[in-house]
Amino acid sequence: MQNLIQNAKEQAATLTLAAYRAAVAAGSLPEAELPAVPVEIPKDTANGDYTTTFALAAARALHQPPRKIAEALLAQLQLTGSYFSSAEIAGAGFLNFRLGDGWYDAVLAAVETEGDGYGSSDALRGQRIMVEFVSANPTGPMHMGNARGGVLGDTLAAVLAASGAEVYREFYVNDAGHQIEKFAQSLEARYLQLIQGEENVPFPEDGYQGGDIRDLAQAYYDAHGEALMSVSVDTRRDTLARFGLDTNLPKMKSDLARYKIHYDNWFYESTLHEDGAVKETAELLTAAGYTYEKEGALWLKTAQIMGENLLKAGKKQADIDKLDLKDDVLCRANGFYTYFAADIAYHRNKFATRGFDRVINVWGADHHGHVARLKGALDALGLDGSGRLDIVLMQLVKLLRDGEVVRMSKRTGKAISLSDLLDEIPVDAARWFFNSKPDTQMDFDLGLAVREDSENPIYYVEYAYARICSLLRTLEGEGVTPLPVAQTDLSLLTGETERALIKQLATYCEEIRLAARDYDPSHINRYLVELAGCFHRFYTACRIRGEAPALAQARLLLADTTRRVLKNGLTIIGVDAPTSM
RNA sequence: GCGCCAGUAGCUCAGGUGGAUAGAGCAACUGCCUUCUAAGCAGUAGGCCAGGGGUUCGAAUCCCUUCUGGCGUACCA
Repeated sequence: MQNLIQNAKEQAATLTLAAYRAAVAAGSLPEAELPAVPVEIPKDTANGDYTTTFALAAARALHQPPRKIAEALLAQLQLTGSYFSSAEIAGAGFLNFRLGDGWYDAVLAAVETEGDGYGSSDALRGQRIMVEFVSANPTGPMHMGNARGGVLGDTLAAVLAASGAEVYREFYVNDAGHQIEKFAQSLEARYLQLIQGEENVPFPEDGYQGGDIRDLAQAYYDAHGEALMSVSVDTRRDTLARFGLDTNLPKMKSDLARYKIHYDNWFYESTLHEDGAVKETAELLTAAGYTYEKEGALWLKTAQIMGENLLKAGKKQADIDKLDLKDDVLCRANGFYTYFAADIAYHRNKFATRGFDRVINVWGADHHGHVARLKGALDALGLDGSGRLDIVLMQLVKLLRDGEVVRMSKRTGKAISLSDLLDEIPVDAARWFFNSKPDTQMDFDLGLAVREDSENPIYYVEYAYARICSLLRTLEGEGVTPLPVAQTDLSLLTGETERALIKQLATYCEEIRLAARDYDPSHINRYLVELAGCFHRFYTACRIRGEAPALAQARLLLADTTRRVLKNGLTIIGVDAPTSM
């Protein structure tokens, strides 16, 4: 709950502002409209633990050189009772603060008090958020690209939950529409080929060519023989499609479970057609005046809606005209609703029917053209898609093996599936590597991920954890265990590596906050590497065994606290913390 | 053509919303284990932040423009 980084920043700002008021009262600075007080953490601790550029930013308004303003502020600065022990002026007019002992003690106390919950906050309390991710087509095995979206969605959900939101993970099953039709026809063709011979049954031109379709047809044939030869075409296709989905979906669930991903719900697109939600949604859009009929089809006035949104966002009409926005079909002349129509209905269900406050979808970058349309359609329904629907677009993954681009699995000759991937590399390596900034294209090197050496950053982090566990075991064997903060003399932890480590422990809360804010859980990975680094440096510089008891206890507590935070961080990204390596 | 995302060390990437001398890890080189795990630590070297203009006290970061790569621009999902 306590974010000591934020607390210190806010305090530095408050103190600076108070100093300014005091300076005005004393007549050393003029009264003026002022900018907010920016507080940052300098890269180099030689420049203090916290710094404000207030004097630089206010120079113009106050008509005085920054250094002179800083001097007037410093003269009025009251640090008594604050986290800070001293302040000084440096450079062009930076006002630098240095933390006192109390702050460091508070960090260790916060971790002790909050335990597993350390890093969590209530920033999003009361918000119901759905994260929909992967939602891979159920007509075939999940491919590699789903690996990135899986980690991203699952970890983002964890980060939002740690921020206090009520999070719901959902998988949208596209079990209706054109794709399924194609799936059914492909299965039917393979099934008939089994019975009548491959050369006697034509395969649909745009059918699914994959070997998994043959496998499914074979499996059905093995179980039920020629049962489908005596039924209608529709029944045959429906039966085969149902059989295919019933086979594929459990496999998808188990592959995802192996990847440590579990959903709260698998939502079937077909239910939206069956219960009339799609039709109803189209009717609502029509009633609101956002549709028209042309060439027998029902169209959504996407161009108009999106244009209005862009205008509202401050874009110029001339620029909008250049975009050449197009309308979209909701219902084809043949009476079938498009995927887009179903998707609008699905999102209406998320907001209006199930009452989520916010919905986040993790999509591949190839879907980005769909984002503004869907948001606009929801806006047209009065559901504020622009404000409440967030799409995380992730760039695609280029798979490499030792520097060479890999497109196909060597073993199966097909596109690399998620389970192929997990056969080749450990789950934790996959979860670690795929948790990277969503909007950069990513190279994933299979060779690197399996390497169990220092080239693999995951080991750097895990090693820090294992080292601490080993240390705790060794000392416990000698009768030394960490004592509560209240019984430990933390004032002994004044070394450079010790203080750097404590500061890094405090940063964890900040990283969760930023990960939730940016929808980028890879903040946690980078944080953990740094935390591990701080620990390794501390471990090298500071011994515990053989030191005076009070010092040993203080350092042991610091190590144990680090262990706890490493564990919390690894848990959030779904990576195991090994107690020995 | 238009739109979206990217371009930072040899490689993989940070750079918290405009701040002080641009940072890690790996790879290369040099040191450090009879003492809590050397999967570690310390150090050296490596950069026209894709190029060019602007905005201001101050730009890798904001604006314009060019170049390069990826993706999109369906009555597919």
